[in-house]
Amino acid sequence: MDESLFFVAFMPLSREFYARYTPTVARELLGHLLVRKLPTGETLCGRIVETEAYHGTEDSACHAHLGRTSRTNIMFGEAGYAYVYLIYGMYDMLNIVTETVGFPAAVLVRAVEPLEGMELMQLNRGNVRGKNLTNGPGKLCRAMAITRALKGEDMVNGDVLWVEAGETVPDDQIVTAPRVGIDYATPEDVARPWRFYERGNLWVSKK
DNA sequence: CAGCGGATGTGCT
DNA sequence: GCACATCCGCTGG
Repeated sequence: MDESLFFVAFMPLSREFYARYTPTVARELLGHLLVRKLPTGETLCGRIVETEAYHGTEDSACHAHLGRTSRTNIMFGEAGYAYVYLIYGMYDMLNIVTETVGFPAAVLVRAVEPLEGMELMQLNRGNVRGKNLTNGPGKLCRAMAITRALKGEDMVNGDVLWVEAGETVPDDQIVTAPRVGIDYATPEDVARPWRFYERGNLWVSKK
């Protein structure tokens, strides 16, 4: 008997879902299910509980702030593709491209609540247990085997990495806050309320 | 518990 | 050369 919790139909969020105003996409991603299918056939799944919006060249916290480069080119492209990059020499960060072609923006997935494949996630994390498994953007990528090799992956049509339609989190259960770790940005951009998380959820990275 | 510094590779944020 | 959308282990209270 399969004891996995993940039995919903294969129904990835659509291109149209991602091709909207980035803070709206970030907010509405809460509650949906990040799915990683491994070459071995194993499936890892986590419920998205924390996100951040990075929105256009006017946003000094956005990697595309200074324009198109080889790294940020993908943010200028079609919505629904994975933008994964390396930070601090050792951690991968998963973003999903948003908005329309020519407008660089993406949503950073900052935390998930593990639903399926927890044993493998623990192995990937060096047998870390409890909330530390996936309560941060670097942690969840390591747990779910998401690396820069997945940069450019189509999260709408592909079968390697996608977001499955789950249950929407009601507005009164969503906390809106400034983004974290962007001290290099201008004060007004640091202050923007573009971080979203589920109120009281154990797996959120920071209160 | 908090505060700090080191790890480590890439793009110029 | 240095900053970086982080994490972890160590220190002191």
